[in-house]
Amino acid sequence: MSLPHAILTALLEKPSSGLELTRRFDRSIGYFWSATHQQIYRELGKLEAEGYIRTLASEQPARGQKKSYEVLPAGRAELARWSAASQDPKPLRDVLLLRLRAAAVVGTEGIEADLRRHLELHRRQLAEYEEIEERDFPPDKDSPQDRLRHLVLRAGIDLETFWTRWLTHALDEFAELPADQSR
Amino acid sequence: MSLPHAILTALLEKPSSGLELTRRFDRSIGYFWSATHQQIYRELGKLEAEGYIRTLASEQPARGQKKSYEVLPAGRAELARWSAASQDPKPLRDVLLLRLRAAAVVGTEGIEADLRRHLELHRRQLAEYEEIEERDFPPDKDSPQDRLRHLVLRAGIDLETFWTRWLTHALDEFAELPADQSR
DNA sequence: CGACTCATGTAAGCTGTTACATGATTTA
DNA sequence: TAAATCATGTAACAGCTTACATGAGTCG
Repeated sequence: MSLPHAILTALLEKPSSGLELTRRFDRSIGYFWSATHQQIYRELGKLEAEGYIRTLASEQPARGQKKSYEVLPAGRAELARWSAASQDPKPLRDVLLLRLRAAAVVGTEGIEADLRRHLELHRRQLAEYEEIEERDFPPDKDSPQDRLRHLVLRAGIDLETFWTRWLTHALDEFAELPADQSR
Repeated sequence: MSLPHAILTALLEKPSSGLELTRRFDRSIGYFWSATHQQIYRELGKLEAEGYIRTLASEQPARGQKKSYEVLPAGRAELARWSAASQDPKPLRDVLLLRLRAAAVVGTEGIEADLRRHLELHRRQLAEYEEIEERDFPPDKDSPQDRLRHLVLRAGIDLETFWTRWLTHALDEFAELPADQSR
């Protein structure tokens, strides 16, 4: 039940159309909550039906016509409620770790190359986050809102740092492993 | 498409019934791939239909009767194939980060208590992992299989360490924030 | 025999993914 | 005017979650 609230947040930051939201999800918010345009359109319809958002004044209700939404007071209230409400952290769910566990049983052949590929991907993501940090959060220029957003970005940076370190360590371990231990 | 492979891995480690699998998912494998008993039963049915597993000799096909499964060669082959096949990492998806982003817009009131609660939960999980490490992975007693499993556990430990550190940092930031910045 | 636990399962609903459809606007 | 792109959607399906159903064995 988080996608509607992700959309409300994005719309509060700036009223947008469905496609604009999709683009913004590909950039900032999507870094920790991704969504496709189909999800977004479906959710926009629901949010409007529930009275949390409405289309902006200049309404053209035709298909293929741009339609922008803004958040209504009820939507803002719902977002505030949700943001403050206690929620349990979701248990970890990671395919790569599962694959390593499987490799411990059926053999490690072939998995090392993908570890390298993941390492490269995480390095790239880390570099991207660090660019954003440099661009958007110069030292000593922080409003309270900036500090919160910086905090969120920090989580992203630290997570990517963790993955690059762990993958490097994993590849070191593989180098020491006996050549073929696929049973 | 990872749950069937998680089950194959668990069954290779030890043939089990549905409920035994559920218990083991609550413990070891579930630490990075959780599943409910409904998911597991459904998947066991599919895996059997596909010829990847079969019920053990002592078959009692009645409802309410225990039914244990073992992996067939085709199942092992499929697991090896899947484990080696390249897969992209999934983008990060974290509700707490999303809530902080929302809080940057609608105000931080109420969220701090939940940050504290999360910190406590992650500390507990970290302690649990460290106990397992001490118990199952004594220094210098490692088969190649143990090294892989240890590597996976290490990821869990490092991730929990990241969260405890980041949450501590976040709470520090909150302490410095102006009292009520709801808007 | 009543309550509880073990064990397997069904059903409904929601979220996310993939593929496709359709109208409007721009551009070569 | 044909093709490409912008923009909004529909449909079908797979996976996960939650609630409930049912039978078998165990214990007081």
